[in-house]
Amino acid sequence: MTTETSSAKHKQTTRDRILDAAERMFADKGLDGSSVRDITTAANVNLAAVNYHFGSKTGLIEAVFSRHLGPMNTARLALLDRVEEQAGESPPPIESVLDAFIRPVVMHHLAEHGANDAFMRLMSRCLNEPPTHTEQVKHHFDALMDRFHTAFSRALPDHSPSEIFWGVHFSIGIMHHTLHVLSHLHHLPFCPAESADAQTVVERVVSYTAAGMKAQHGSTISVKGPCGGTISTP
Amino acid sequence: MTTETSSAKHKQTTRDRILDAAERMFADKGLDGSSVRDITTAANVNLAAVNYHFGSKTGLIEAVFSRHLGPMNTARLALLDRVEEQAGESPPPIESVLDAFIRPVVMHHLAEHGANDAFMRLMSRCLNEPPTHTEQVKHHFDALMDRFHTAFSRALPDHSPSEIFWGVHFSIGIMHHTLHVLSHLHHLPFCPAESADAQTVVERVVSYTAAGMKAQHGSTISVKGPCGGTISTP
DNA sequence: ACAAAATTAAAACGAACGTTTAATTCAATT
DNA sequence: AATTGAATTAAACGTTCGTTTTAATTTTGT
Repeated sequence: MTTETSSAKHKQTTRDRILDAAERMFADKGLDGSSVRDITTAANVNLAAVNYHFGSKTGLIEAVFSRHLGPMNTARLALLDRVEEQAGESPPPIESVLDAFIRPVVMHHLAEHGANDAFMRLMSRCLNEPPTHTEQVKHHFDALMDRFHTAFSRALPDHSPSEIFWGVHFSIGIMHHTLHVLSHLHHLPFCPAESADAQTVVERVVSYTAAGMKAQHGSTISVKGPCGGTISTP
Repeated sequence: MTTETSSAKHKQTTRDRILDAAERMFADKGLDGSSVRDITTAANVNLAAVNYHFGSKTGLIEAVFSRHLGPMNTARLALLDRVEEQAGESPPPIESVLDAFIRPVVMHHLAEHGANDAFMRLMSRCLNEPPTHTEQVKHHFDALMDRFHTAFSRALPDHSPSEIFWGVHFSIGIMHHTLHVLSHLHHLPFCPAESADAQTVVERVVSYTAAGMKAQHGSTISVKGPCGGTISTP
């Protein structure tokens, strides 16, 4: 097996050079926008090397995603484990669940001296790519979402399924968009200089999402039944 | 001028049939993933018609976006006008500003008997597409964001620029992801049956984002990270 | 009605795409 | 040193791409 992470040895194998170049190019130009020729040229590698090492362009895409997604999601589950262990019998506070859900993702963004930036830009694009290339990647999230969904439900026991469902998705939307913003920070209008610190950003996201999820229940929305009528607009 | 909305007359012009087909196909397979041949075939139109009516594929993309973006953003600004008028001298409540920011977008999603669904899926993809095709579209948002940014700042006068910046972006992230969720509702896990009503969804988003933005300021971010925590209230 | 302009149609262009093939080089083991 | 399997190379394959060209057709103005 020649599975060696690119930072372990000084000499990068052809496989790793392809992965690094593809990751960067996918993030910049999209999956369909990056040709195998561009990738192999940027990696200083022969054109046929992609099909030799990964079988096809689709196989390369799979490999690019899996290289980061596995470690990142196990980190999130491990953090959730610790949080639930600390809470004992009672459900952990929603802030801690959200922190376990979000922090490893944002942190991975700035890890490795910013070398993961390309993959994170790719990640925030993952949801919106044509399903052709990304369906094989979705299985990485199945077990993760199972665990976290029950954790969210336990942390907010009075919330309805619909409130949990939307609250979780709102948090996912914030998280993804935050990665996008972090990658384009210096090109965005109204951006204060001090907005990039990772710790602060994570805490902003957690406090924002926690407040949002709590407000989902018991606020001015007075529709009780599942198929309740519409509400008059303010 | 042959600029006629597709629903006005029974006979659709070639131009409109191309726009409709392109919109659907762009949403399904992405910008680069949709070939001019596929689009013209789906529209029952000759291949060369795209270059004749729109100059190039890029011109077609521009036209697809502009057809919806103009009306949608003027609706948002009009709603903000009304809200600020009602508030008189004092700044309007944050809930109303967020409502003006979000409601027209979510509503546009389900308008026209769901015919706008394709464009909305395309919209939620717009941010993540390669800049090649979308940079010409961004100008639609410049004036809009200017107006709303000051509205947000006025509604939350004690918030720092950074808190406003992130709060606004969190709300944008929620809005975009909500469109995505609404388009894939029936394929998502943990989705209760009653989660699709537009009015309820808008109110969920508004109450969630309002609570989140309020919590951005003054709430004790008590985590003392290892990164030396100059946190909150500059 | 008829000429002029606008639109549609069919065919072809060159370029770029993912992939395959066959020959060659490299690294390790006997 | 010889051998063998893996890794790399260069060239070509067939396909599809966006665009252009030329001709036929429809629509429009007078």
